[in-house]
Parts: sequence; C-alpha cells; structure tokens
Amino acid sequence: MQKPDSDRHSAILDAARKRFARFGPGKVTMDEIAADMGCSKAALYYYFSTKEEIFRQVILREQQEFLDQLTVITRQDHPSSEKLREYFHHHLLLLDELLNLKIFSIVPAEEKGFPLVQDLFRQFAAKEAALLRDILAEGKSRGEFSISTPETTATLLQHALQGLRMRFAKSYRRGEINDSQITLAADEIRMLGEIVVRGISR
Amino acid sequence: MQKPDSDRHSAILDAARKRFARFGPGKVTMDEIAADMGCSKAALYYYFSTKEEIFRQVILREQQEFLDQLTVITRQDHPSSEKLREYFHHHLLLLDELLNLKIFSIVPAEEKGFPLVQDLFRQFAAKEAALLRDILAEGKSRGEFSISTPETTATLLQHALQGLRMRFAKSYRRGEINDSQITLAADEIRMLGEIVVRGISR
DNA sequence: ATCTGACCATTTTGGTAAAATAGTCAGACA
DNA sequence: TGTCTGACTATTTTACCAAAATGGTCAGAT
Repeated sequence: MQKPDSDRHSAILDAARKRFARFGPGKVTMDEIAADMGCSKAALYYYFSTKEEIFRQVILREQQEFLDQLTVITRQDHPSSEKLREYFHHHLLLLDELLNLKIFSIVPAEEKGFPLVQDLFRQFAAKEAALLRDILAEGKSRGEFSISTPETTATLLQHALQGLRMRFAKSYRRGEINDSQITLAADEIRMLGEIVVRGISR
Repeated sequence: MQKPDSDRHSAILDAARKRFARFGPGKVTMDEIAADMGCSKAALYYYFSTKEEIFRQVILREQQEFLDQLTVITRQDHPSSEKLREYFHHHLLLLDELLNLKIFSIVPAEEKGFPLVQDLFRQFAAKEAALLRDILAEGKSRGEFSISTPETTATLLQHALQGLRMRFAKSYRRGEINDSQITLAADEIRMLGEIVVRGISR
C-alpha cells in the first residue's frame, strides 16, 4: 500500500479512546496506549506525530459521529417543528453514548485540554449551531416558525441546551449515572423542546 | 451593648467582600482583612469563628439582596407573563452587579469553595427555583399558563438560564467584560423569555 | 465588650534531585 | 517500501523536605 495502514490507524484511535475516556488525556501515556496495542511506543509515532494529535483525532471522530446522526434529522422530510424536537432528543441520547464527548464537552473550562482541542470544540459548537440554524431557517421560510433571525435563535437554544447538559454532567461526575437520572434529563430536554416549538411556531 | 457591635460586624464583611471578589476566598488571608480594617487578626475572631464563616456570610448577604429584588417582582400586581419576563431580566442585571455572586455562582465546579459554601449555593438555587415556581403556579391557576407541573418547569427554566449565564461567565473570565457583551447577553435572555412566555401561554 | 501580641499547629510554598514521559533516530525485518 | 523496534535525549512531572505563611487560640490589656 501507498498509504499508512488505515485499519491500524483506527485501531490505535480505538485503544486511545478507551484510555482517554477513562483517565483523561493528561493521565494517559504513550507507553500505555502502545501496551494496549501490543507494540512499541515508537510505532505510534509512525501513525501520529504527537500525543495531542491522537487525542484530537479521537475527539474528532466522536464529534463527527454525533454530527452525522444529527444531520440525518435535518435531511428528513418532516415538519420543521418535528425536526426541532428530534434534534433536542438526539442531543441528549447521543451525549449519553459518546463517552469522550460526554466528558470533554462538559468538563469545567479547559482543564487538561490541549489548546488545539479547544479549537476543535469551538468548531464543533459552530457546526452544531449551524444545523440548528438550518432547521430554524427552513421553518421560517416555510412559514412554520415566527422568528426574526434563525442565527441568533440557534445560538440562544444552544446555550440553553448547554445548561441542561450541565445538570446532566454534574450527576455524572458524582457517579450518579443511573438510568433514572438519564430519564429525568431526557424529560427535561423534551419539555424544553415542546415549549420552544410552541414558543416559535406561528 | 449586650450584642456584638453590628456595624463593626458588617464593616468586616464589607472589607472581606472586596478582597474575596478580587482574589477569591483561597487567596485572601485573615491578616489582610485585618489590615484593611486597621485592626489585628485576632479581633476578627471576636466577630467570626472562622474564615469560612466570614466567606459564608459574605455570600449569604449577596444572595439575600438578589433574592429580595427578585421577590419584589413576584409581589407586584402584573400578569404572570410580565412577571416572568421581569424575572428573566433581573436575573441578568443583578448578576452583572453582584460581584461575588457573579464570580462564584458560575466559577467552574467548586474550585476553592468551602463545602459549607456549596450548601449555601444549593439552598440559593432552591429558593430561586421556588420564586420561579410561584410565578408559574400563579400563572397556571389564573389560567394564563398551560403547564403540567410548575415545579418541573421551574427547574427546567433554571437550568436553561444557567446555560445562558455560562456564556456570560466565559467572556467575563476572559476579561471581555465590555458593555456590548452584556447587551448581547441581555438580548439573548430576553429572547428566551419571549419564547418561553409564548410557549407556555394558553 | 472589644481588642492585642505572642504563640502553636497545620498548610502552603520553594527548591531540588529522581523518576516518568514525549518525542527522535538509526537501523531491523518483511 | 512500509512497518516497527530498542536505545537514546530533552523536557516535564513527581517526591521530598525545610522554610515561610497562615488559620486559629489564649491570657491578659483597656
């Protein structure tokens, strides 16, 4: 092959992801990742230039999966109000599944985060907001929604959702990760969705 | 007098508040507060049993002022929807003014916070939610609002507001505290208020 | 009733040597 | 040529300890 082995590349990301999700980027060593892979540390540098780059790509993959699922929603042939509801819904469900995202999109400030990764999250937030904005803009042009600027409204909703996430993250950090907590958070998010849909519908 | 000098007591809180607001509770020494007061450190212990107790009372006073103003709103003879709007509005304005609150209700996780103070914030959040709930319950009983449980809705709105605060807090921590940022945050909060009022109105 | 200086116990800080870690490289092997 | 290794270096993190700073006490002054 001309290109570096793509399977190997992604296997390293898998191994790293597990470690990162469990201990955070600061507490994972290259030697540990190598041990999980059953190879030497130097081998990792054949595929990735730095540890930060590994972490970046781990996060990137998680985010991409998240965005992909969200994008599917916007493509469907449903009323905008329905799309908005689904957007809210998936927002939580995915957050519950994607380990790394759950930890790092929420963790206080930047903690042990590399600066490069901060950029990543900024871009992610922007893409997320763009999806929301598209739903809102579509709803507006269809005459379903009554809003002045989809852009601003999208940002607003994103911040509000962020607040609900916080609550979820808090009980997570305390180990209270049981199902009833998730159900509670889901209910809250759904209720916000209902209020918002009603609040902006014509 | 039989009782400890109340003016002195509150003067100490004033001095401490300034220091705390500027450096945070962890970086303020009893000697510094005493120096500001022009007295010895030991004198402070005549009025307060511990440093934590001073900090607690500083926070308590700030929170009380905040709650008092908020309470005025609920007492007024306005439509519930109007009260809700005002509640949202004051929420930000006061946050902008009360230095300590602004810093500590927002600061990442608990940082240097004493455990005792954490309780304080929990209680504060509960009182805040109670005010919101009262507005919502009143609106419901008047037939203005269409909501199932004021309790749940109040919690939900509180979390959403928390999210908007975060955004405000972030630019604050970066020193970008200019007026345009505040205006932006105020606009966002007002818009959320409008959507919510519309979303729950009958 | 209010406050002080001297005092103690504990925590925080500064500095340094040892250990751990990220990243490099010349070369092995298929 | 593509993949990997062990040995190596430079830098960061940890471990430790003594010195300084700090929270809190107390007997007594005013």
